Amino acid sequence: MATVKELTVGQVAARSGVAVSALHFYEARGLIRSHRTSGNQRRYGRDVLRRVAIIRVAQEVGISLADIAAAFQSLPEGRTPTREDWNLLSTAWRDGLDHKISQLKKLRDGLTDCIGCGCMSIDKCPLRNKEDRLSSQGAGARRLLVER
Amino acid sequence: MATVKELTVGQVAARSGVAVSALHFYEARGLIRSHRTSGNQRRYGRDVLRRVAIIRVAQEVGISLADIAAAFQSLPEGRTPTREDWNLLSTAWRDGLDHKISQLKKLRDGLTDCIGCGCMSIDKCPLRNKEDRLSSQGAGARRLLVER
DNA sequence: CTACAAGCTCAACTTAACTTGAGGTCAAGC
DNA sequence: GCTTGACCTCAAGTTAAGTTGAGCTTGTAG
Repeated sequence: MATVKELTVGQVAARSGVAVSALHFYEARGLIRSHRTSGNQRRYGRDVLRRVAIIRVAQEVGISLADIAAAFQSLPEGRTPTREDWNLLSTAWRDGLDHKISQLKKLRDGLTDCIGCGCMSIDKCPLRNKEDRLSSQGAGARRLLVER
Repeated sequence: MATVKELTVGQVAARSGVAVSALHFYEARGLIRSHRTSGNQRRYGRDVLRRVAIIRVAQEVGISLADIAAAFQSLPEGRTPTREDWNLLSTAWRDGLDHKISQLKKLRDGLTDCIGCGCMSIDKCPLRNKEDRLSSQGAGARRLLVER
C-alpha cells in the first residue's frame, strides 16, 4: 500500500549488500542522506536503496566516490528524484562508459599484437601514447581508470 | 652491434613515463629486475621498457600490481622473454579484458533502463545481481529478505 | 680535480575507501 | 525491569600504489 516504511541502517545494509560502516561513510561523504529518530537513530527513505545501488555500480566501473558525489549534486535536494532526474545522470555516465568501452576494446585488440611486436618499447605504440596523457599528475594514490 | 646498452633508472623513467620512485617501487614488488653497477646503481636491460609498458597498460584496465606480478611469474626468470612468452601472458589477459568489456556493456546498456525503472531497489535487476556475485563474502548479512 | 646532477636507502606521508574498536545509548522480548 | 542486539560517535587502523624528504654516494662535464 501507499505509505512506504522507512528503513534502518541495518535494513539498508542487508538489502543493499553494503556494510553499515560503509553507509555511515557514504553519508559522511554526502552521498546519501538520512533523518534521525527521537533516539538519534538513522532512518532512510526507500530511494536510498537506489542511490546505494548506483554507487556500487558506478564504483565497479571505476568511478570514484568523489565523482559520484559530484554527479549526485545534480539530483534534487528536497524531493525524491524522479525517473527524469536519474535519467539525466545515467545519460551523463553513459558517455563515459562508451568511452571506456572503446578504450578497453582498443587495448584488447592491441594487446596481443602489441605486446609481442616490440613497438611498446617506445613512442610508436598507440597503447603507450594513450597512456602518456595521464602520466604527469600529482601525488598520492593514483586513480585507476576513468579519465574520459 | 648486438649488445644493447643498458639503461639507468633515469633513462627508464624518461622513456617509460613513470617516476623513478615508481620504478624503485615496482622493483621492490618484484615486477621488474635490475642488476647493480660496482657503485650500486641500477642498470636495466631493454626488456624492462616492455615490462613497464605492460604494467601501465594493465593498471589502466584495473589490474592490480599484485595480479600483474602474479602474471609475470609465468615469464622466464633467466632469459629475456620471447615473443612467445609475452603472447601467453597477453592471451590470458585478453580473456579478462573480454570479460570486463562485456560487463561494461551490460552496465552501459542496463544503466539507462535500469536506473529509472525501479528494479534496482532489489533483486530483479541484472545489475544488482551481477554485483551480488562479487560482494558475497564481505561484512554484511545480506541475502534472505526477499519480500516485496 | 671538483662541482653538481643523478643515484641510493629508508622512513614517513598521501589518498581513497573503508573497517575495527572502544565506550555508551536505544528498543523490544521475556 | 533487565538483558540483548541493533545503533551511535569518534578515533585509529588498513591496503594499494606511490611520493617526498633527509642524508649520503656516484659519475661525469668542464
